[in-house]
Amino acid sequence: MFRIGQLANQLNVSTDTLRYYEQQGLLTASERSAAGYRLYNKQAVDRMQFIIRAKEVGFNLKDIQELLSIKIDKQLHSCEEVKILTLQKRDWIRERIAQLSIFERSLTLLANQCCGGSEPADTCSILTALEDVDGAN
Amino acid sequence: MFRIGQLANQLNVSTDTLRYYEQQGLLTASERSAAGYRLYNKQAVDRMQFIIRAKEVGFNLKDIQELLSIKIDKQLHSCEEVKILTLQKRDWIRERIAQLSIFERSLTLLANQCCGGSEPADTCSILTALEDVDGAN
DNA sequence: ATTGACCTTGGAGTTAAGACCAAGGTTTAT
DNA sequence: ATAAACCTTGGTCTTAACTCCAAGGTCAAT
Repeated sequence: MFRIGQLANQLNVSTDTLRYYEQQGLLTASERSAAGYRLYNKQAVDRMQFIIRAKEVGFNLKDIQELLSIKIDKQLHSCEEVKILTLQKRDWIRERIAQLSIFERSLTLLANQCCGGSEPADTCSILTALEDVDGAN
Repeated sequence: MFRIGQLANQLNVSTDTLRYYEQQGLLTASERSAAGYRLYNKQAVDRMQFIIRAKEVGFNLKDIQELLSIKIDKQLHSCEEVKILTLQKRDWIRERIAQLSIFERSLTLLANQCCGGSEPADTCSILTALEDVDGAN
């Protein structure tokens, strides 16, 4: 049995994070000591590790809630559900990447046009490009 | 001269956004009517358009503040400054893309391993992969 | 003169995922 | 027995970029 600080240390998260996850219904202490201290057993550690790994691959806490509820009652859920969740998340991430790539390209173009010299920015091509109403990309 | 609603309509933003930008020091109404209504002239419209375009290429409001302050006193600033800002932003975006790409790859791998069938998720490979302590990527 | 559309300010709420803080109780080691 | 380290709850604060609301003033048209 671990107290909250020990678990936090072990998993490299803060105690605040653990309490926050409890509040969000992600991870409840398996027990409380006489004094009211949270006590975590091995199962809780595993669960927290699951949460951490899911976060690492890009799931947010809401997604993880869903994954956990499936995980708890595996028989009642299908592989399909899990895969759909995973693919949805991946697609969302792909969209974000696409959007950011557009930004990246625009900024690269702007930077390439700019001399970057130490002269006054009077006619700086970046500034004028941003001014131009007709988007000449 | 436009009132706030007219400008908002014209540029497809909300009046709240315009007031917010004013509060953030990005765009002040060029004048106020007798009744205290904000009035915007052509210059203000241009400035707002600059802001919108800068947002579109990925700058945040803080970046835009900087760009605007350079833009206003072009003589006092160099092309270099503008270019540095642009490149910094681009690099930041590249980092974000790299991070998201890792997520994307992880999720794709997970999804590929999963049969996605309608059978119970008892041994769902995604779930077990997230459980495994040794990250076998 | 009254309706409706517009404007004002100030303030609160939103999302995500915690961080931080205060006042107090508990354990452990010396 | 007392200090240090730990724990509790409940609360506020953070960032970004707005959105929404309330109470009230203004303007144009009927």
